[in-house]
Formats: sequence, C-alpha cells, structure tokens
Amino acid sequence: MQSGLDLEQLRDRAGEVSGLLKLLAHPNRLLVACELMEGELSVSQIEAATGVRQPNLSRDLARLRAEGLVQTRREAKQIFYSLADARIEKLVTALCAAFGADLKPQHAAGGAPAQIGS
Amino acid sequence: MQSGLDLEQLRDRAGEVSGLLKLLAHPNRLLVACELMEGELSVSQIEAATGVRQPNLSRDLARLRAEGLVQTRREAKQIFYSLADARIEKLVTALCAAFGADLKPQHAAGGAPAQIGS
DNA sequence: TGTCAATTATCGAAAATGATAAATATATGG
DNA sequence: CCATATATTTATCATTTTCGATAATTGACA
Repeated sequence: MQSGLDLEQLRDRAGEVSGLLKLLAHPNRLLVACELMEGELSVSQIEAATGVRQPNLSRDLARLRAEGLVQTRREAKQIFYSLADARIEKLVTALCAAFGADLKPQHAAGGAPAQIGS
Repeated sequence: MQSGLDLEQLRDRAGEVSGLLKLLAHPNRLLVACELMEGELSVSQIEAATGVRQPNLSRDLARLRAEGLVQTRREAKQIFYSLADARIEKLVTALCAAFGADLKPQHAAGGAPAQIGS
C-alpha cells in the first residue's frame, strides 16, 4: 500500500521545493553542496575539489548565496563558504539516502505497460 | 562529527542525480510526480489534479516519458500514466521525508557569519 | 605597484516556459 | 463511410533563463 506519505505537504510546497531542487539540479552546484556538507571550504578549495572553473563557480556560489543557502566568512584574501540552510542539508542527506544505497530497477507499477512512443 | 554519509556516491553520480533533480525542479512536474505517487492517472485526471494546462502538461509528461520515468497505458481515448522508475519514487519519498516533517531553521554551521552581499 | 583570491560583466549558444494553434488517435452518430 | 466530439500530443512563437568561456574589476596584503 502506497499509503500515507506526506504527499500533501509536498504538494503544498511544490513551489518552494522545486525552487530548491532547481538550485541543486546542476552537477556543479550539487557537487558544491556535497563538498560543503563536510564543512566550511574556501572558494579555491571548492574549485579544486569540484573542478569547476572559478568564474562559473563564483556565479553558482552567488546564486546559492542569493537564496540564503550558504554563508560566507572572509579570512584575509580567502572567503570561506558553509551551508546556511537546514533545507539543503536535509535534501542532500535525503539524496544520499535515496541514491547512496543501491538502486536497482525494483519497480513494478500498474499493469501491462503499453508505451506511447511509437 | 559530520562523518560517513554516502557523499562520495552522490558525488560520483552528480550528473545522474542532478539530471533527475532537474526533472522535478519545476512545480508542475513535481506536482505530477506527487500525484502519480498515489497511483495511475489519466492525463485529464492529472490536469484536474494539478491545474496545469494540457499542452504544457503533455510536454512535461513527454519529457518524463523520454527519460523513462513514467509509463503509459492506453484505454480507449484516455491514456494513463504511472511511475516507471524506482528513482523518482525514492526521490519523492525522500523529499517528503525532508520537507514533510517540519523545517525550522535549525542550523548552526561554522563560526561567525560575515556575508559578502552588499 | 604587483599579486593572489574572488567577484562581476559580457557574449553567444542552448534550453526552458507559457501560450496558442494545429495535428493525431479513438470513439460515436448519421 | 463521413462528420463530429473527445483525449492527447505535437508544432510554433516569443520571452526568459542558463551555461561555459573570456575579460575586466574589486579586495586584501606585501
């Protein structure tokens, strides 16, 4: 029985949630989020860890910043980023739970399929 | 200790995962996914449930179809959609877990913030 | 001034989106 | 069989957003 999930709550917040998803819906930003899950990092460190080129990385970071998902702290020439919103942490953790475990095609929905595709 | 999440696996699959996120990173498609979590639905039913206009809904469904995330079954004039990929179910379930529960700003990361903004 | 760290600006190509119109498939009634 | 209605998809259009790459700019410090 695919019973009582909190589907209603998710539906109600579809806008908020999808907005947040969009922020992680890009490999670079998802990578950044992953890195920051382990703690504060400077931009250069993030660049090294993710391989994203600086200007683009900076733009992505700016975007996360604009949405309040990350914090910054300056130390001399470097700027350190860290997560600042419990929602990303929850989301990334959830993603780990969903994908970290294996992921075989274990589905078996309705009845007999009948693809439209043509 | 912010220790052993399956972060590495998530990093490795950043491309796959972010691609999947992108599919749900739009209110309409997220809504559709939510509806289908409860079972098979015809296009008109989805339209009624989500309020998305038909041509756009159809385009979104086509996209989900193209990625193999949904199945279709024709019954007379109507076409019924259902989820066809365990990953979305896992993802939506994870989202429910992450957002269905409350969601107070319970963070407290690094040290003293020092926003860049301005 | 010069250098390192990071951000912003800009350009062009590609993708996404909402809206509207046209097309396909499946029935049903003459 | 033809006309028509229903259900759904595909085609376009215009607008906006996104993205990678490159160049220019700001901030901190020796």
